Amino acid sequence: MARILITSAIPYINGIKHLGNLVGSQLPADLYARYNRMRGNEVMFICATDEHGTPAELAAAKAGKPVAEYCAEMHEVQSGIARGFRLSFDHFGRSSSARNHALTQHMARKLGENGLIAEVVEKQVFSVADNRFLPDRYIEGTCPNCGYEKARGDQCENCTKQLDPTDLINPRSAVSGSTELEVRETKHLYLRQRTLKDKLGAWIDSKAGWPVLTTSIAKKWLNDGEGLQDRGITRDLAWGVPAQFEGAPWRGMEGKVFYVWFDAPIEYIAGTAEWADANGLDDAAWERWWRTDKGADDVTYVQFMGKDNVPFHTLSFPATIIGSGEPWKLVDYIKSFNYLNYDGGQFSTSQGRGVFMDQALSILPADYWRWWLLSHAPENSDSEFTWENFQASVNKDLADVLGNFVSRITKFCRSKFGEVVPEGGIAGERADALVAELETRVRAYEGHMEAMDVRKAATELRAIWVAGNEYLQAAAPWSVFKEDPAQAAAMVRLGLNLIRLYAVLSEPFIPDAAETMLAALGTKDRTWPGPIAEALAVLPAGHAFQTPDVLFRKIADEEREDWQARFAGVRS
RNA sequence: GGGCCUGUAGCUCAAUGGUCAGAGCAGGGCGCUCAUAACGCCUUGGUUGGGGGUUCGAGUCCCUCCGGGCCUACCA
Repeated sequence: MARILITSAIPYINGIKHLGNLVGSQLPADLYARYNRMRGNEVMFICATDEHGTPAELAAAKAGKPVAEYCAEMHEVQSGIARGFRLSFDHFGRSSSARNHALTQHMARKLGENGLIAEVVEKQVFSVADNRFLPDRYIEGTCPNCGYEKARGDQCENCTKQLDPTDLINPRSAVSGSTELEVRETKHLYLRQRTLKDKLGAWIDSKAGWPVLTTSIAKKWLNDGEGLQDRGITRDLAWGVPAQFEGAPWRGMEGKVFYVWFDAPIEYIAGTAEWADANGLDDAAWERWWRTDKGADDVTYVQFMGKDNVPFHTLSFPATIIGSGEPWKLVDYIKSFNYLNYDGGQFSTSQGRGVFMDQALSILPADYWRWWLLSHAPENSDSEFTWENFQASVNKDLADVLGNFVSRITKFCRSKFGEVVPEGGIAGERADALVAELETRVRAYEGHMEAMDVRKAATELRAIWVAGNEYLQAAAPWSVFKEDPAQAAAMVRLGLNLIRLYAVLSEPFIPDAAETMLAALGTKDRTWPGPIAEALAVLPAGHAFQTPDVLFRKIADEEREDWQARFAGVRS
């Protein structure tokens, strides 16, 4: 039994995520976690909310709440939505947890002791009215290049020129609009990533099987221009992990916190510790996932994320791990995703464009979304959500191919034999051909799931569903029944067992439907199929079942048009 | 500006340099009647973005041009 550690990039606390965020990290991670559990592997699946940073402080202020309270509330909201999508985290933690505070400070101290932290005094823009230092993007002004009046301090959105905040004409705070800005000196801690460049490069080079998207981004950052740069890991904020603490090998950092991209990945580890705490377990329980000196040497660690997160996971976080000098588990495989676009443009959290997770669940159950998103996952390039495509895929794949298959078998059986697996007869040669086909397809499906080829796995799963309809059509038990009821019984018995097999195979994609199918069949047998002939003999003659309701309803044209109109604008 | 990804049927996507470039959906025809007006079978549809090159052989490798997208270190 393999041990698989899975983490999804942790969603930022500020607001509800859209479907593009979901399909880029949490959902495929869940697919992989569910698959491995079904295969009998020991899985630890960790996610969390990323709670620190300027946007959280500002959002809390806007909501008129203390930031801790705001984050606690938003964590509950995101947690509820995650449950709604059936994201099967073993723990959904918080980067603001006591565990993460302690571990982040521990890592920083180790890095300091190993000479990998530099103290740097730099100049930053301070807003007197806001009483805070402003990140570059929170400074607005007129672009010196093109004259655009709402250019940001990091880049002009209009002419795309890279800017420095001091380049802006008539700079003002994007938070308050105040023009009372000063350049002040402030001291920060830098992670000396340059020192680790060769080690990181060798480590990346050893990962030949990683997606091109992952390694190309990593190598660009490693080698472009002057190569990997040292990185500031602290900020002048109140909300976060304090950078000055007992045992810290530096002084004068009071009132400063670690930057989110230092503490957020550490939350993967801290989140596992939170899991142990929540389950009344000791430290050994989580350390066996993360410490190679305490049992984690046989763990396979896989991370899921959108492409924007790749630099932090290929370089910054590994720099922290390696630089600590302690035997923490490094990631074995990074599965990264491109972006999902929405109807001709980008999903946008800041502009409220697209479909957000809570809205999606208010329209249709999780399985509909899970199936579409996963079967269209942006693995090789950006992909696009359109309502027409969504409607067509859901109706055809889920309602017609799978749902109707379940329906036709169970209803035919009920009318001819009653709600019980019928006995007698031999299914015949067509059944043998079906078994042979499924043998090939199921093994291919396993291969795709293990390789995390999400689209290919979905395509194969659909073909497995289709095979059932093909068999049924060719075998035609409704005709056979007239002359040879016993053979028809054998065919139906096979069909009912196919439903169970489909439930098991489909569980990672559509867990609720899988549950409904198994419940209707009156079985709890979720055994992953070995030889297909055996898997299709699990439900014995005489086993009672109940004909289920419609498994997936179809999306009507009017509904689609209604949703299309409703989500055409921006979220209010 | 630099880097990376991408362009294949009306749509969404496949194809270790090697049969005639394949699937699903949509379209057309036929069959079936168990089923959610479903299912199955057959079928139409391509100058693989343009141009050049390497090769016995190029969707695949190289060059170039055109289009789309992302990243570019203080959004997270």
